[in-house]
Amino acid sequence: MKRGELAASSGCNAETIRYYEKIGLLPAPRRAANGYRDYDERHEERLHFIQRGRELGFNIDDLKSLLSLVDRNAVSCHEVEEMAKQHLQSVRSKIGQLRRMEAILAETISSCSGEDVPECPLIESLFND
Amino acid sequence: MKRGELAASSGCNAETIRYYEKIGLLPAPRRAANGYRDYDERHEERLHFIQRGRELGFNIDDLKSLLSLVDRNAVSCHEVEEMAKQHLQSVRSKIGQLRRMEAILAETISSCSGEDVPECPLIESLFND
DNA sequence: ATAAACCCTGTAGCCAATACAGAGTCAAGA
DNA sequence: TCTTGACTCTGTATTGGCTACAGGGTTTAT
Repeated sequence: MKRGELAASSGCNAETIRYYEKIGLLPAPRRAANGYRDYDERHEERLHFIQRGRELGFNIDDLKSLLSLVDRNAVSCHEVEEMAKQHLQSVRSKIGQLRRMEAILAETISSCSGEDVPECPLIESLFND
Repeated sequence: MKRGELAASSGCNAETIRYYEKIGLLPAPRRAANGYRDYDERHEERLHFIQRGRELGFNIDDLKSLLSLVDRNAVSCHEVEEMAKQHLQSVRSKIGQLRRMEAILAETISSCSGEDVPECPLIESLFND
């Protein structure tokens, strides 16, 4: 399986696949006679793991840790749970931040006259406080 | 007012102030005889505006637009409202994404045994689907 | 007088990709 | 057979929003 084929089947950008290899997240595949990368299903699975993890907001280092547990065949549910809990906490704190932003924006917008006047409550609110 | 003083009074990192000047967000202040930057209250206000805007998640280009409206003394409430609405929409979509992440993480964690077993539902769920 | 704490400039690094330049390779059609 | 286009290879640059550092000059406090 060539890089472009893996990209197409996974939906991952072809350059990103090369990047994951460079940073040691996806193992380097064997090369065909012409020098082209030749991937197998194990790469496909692993890339899928990475993509799912990224979608859930795990960063590259998190995923390296998780994958090294998998590779060492030493997945301890407890260890993984701990990482996931910490990550969940940071996701929740981001949600909290965004909700505060949302409230302020929504409130400020609702106080807009919607007309072409130069007194704008949003601008004011950014200058004041 | 020297750069370090502005940094202290605003809570902004001193290097960041220099960066905002470099990218044209904060106007270059006049220089004292020794070459040191010399800020006044207008810089202080403007930096405050920038900080509030960044806290609300506006990006640098948004803030440049908003500040250019202010500078041209041509703030039209309507224009600003439009930008804010678009931004609010993107904030809400980020919240939606994070809430989906939160739900999946929470659910997966709750299915953890919490023990030192090698079957980890989180790892499984990243591999499968 | 001297040491610490500031200020100046330019530059490099961070994350997680993405894009591009310049070269090689391969498959299909004229 | 020749050529065209689509792929692949490598290395490097760019993005956004900073932050940090090196190597110098200046000011302030002791």
